[in-house]
Amino acid sequence: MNISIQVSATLYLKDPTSSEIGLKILTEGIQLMQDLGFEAFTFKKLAQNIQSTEATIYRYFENKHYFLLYLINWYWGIISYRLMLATTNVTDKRQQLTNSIAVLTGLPDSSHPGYIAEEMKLKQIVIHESGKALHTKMVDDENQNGIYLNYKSIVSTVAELVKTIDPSFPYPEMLISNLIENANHQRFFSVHLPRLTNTSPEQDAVEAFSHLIIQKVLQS
Amino acid sequence: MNISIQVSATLYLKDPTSSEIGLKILTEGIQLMQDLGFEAFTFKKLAQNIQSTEATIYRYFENKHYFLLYLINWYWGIISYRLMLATTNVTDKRQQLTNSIAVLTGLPDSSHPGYIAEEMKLKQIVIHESGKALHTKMVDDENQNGIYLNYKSIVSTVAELVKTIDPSFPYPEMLISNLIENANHQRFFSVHLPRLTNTSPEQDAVEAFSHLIIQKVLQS
DNA sequence: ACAAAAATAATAGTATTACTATCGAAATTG
DNA sequence: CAATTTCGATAGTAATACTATTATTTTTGT
Repeated sequence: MNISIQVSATLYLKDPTSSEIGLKILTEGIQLMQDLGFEAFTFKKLAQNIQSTEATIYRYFENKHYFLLYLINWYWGIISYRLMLATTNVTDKRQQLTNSIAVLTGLPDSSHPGYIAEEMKLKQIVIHESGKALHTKMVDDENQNGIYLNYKSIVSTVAELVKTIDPSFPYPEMLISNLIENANHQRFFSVHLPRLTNTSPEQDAVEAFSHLIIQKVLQS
Repeated sequence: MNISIQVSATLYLKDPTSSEIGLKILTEGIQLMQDLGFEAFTFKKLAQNIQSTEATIYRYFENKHYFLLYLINWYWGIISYRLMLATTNVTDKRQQLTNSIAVLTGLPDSSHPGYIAEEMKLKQIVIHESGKALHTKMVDDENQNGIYLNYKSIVSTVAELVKTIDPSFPYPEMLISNLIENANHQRFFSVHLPRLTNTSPEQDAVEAFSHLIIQKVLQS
């Protein structure tokens, strides 16, 4: 199912991919998180959905905050894997960057290599909930525990490409983290506050915007 | 105190600027929201801090979610006012845009015209908590109630400038909302996840990055 | 200056959430 | 097949996010 996507072991008490019920917690949990949003999501409701009990879920995850972190980490693991697929055997650095930007800011679809069934739902969760996972008083501790390594390594890898292509550009990490965050923001705006953006669910322009920025900003 | 900063009346039950205790709710509330973060902030704690009771605060604000929305709306009201100050009597459209980008992405300091004491604290709250206010199942209702008008009007005004300067640029609103959101994100990263950015609290590069993007992306 | 109205403080109470604890039954494993 | 882990069922607790009531203080209109 997971094609060995890595999720940091500090995020769970017991590996949810190691048992039937753990996998049910994940798949039903993703669905419920999407349906209810982080605030209204509770382990009690999830337990009812999988015909189990709160106590069982608490044996896998410390609390719903960690459960959300797990899902987000999983998402970035998938993206990391797709980034790798999109750049291996591509010799031109420019093309590697273009492909990377496509993976980071484009919309996934089932034709992409490495596509995983949960990716779409996880992406929605990342768009709607990742701010709540990150902007917490516990960020620094969690960062210390390696919880953001997947994300940081993605930014770092693509920023290195930027540095190779245009060593004079002074803000490579800022550029990449901006494009990643922007993609999620704009897709949220496109649905809920369309006046703030020029993309729509029908005519998605996020990837095109991102390529334009890269093209205008980097000298090759 | 407020220099007539407008905050949407749908955000409060009773205008907190209309009484002593209302003003105390605001000033102490800002402080407590900053100190505790949205999750740990409660009306009970705020009531203790101002030597009053929960019930009194509930007469001013429906709940802490609306209280946060009020603070964020207030912040954008201040920015709106500073935007106006930064562009009136400036004839050159390019210069108007540059000044606007400075207001939107730069750091406020007490020497700026229109500086308000609470601005710095409010900015910190916007950086840390605005995602939690926005990414909610109630966004659409709140948007209907005009709660994001301040923010939308800022993006719209500056996007109009972009359109005047470069009518061929296809994503004016996306560009501006991106630069605004990015400024807050990068400042959060600079403190908590410095590997994701190229700005730091000591050497703030957010405004410079924003000017660079504008300069490279728009043809004049 | 004073009666009427509004605002506040003090207190109590409720439903829900986010857990923790216990314990017997079922499943797994060595 | 005995030992261990896992799970389900149930109970319980502290905190949160409110709502309700009432007595007291403050404000306001005249």
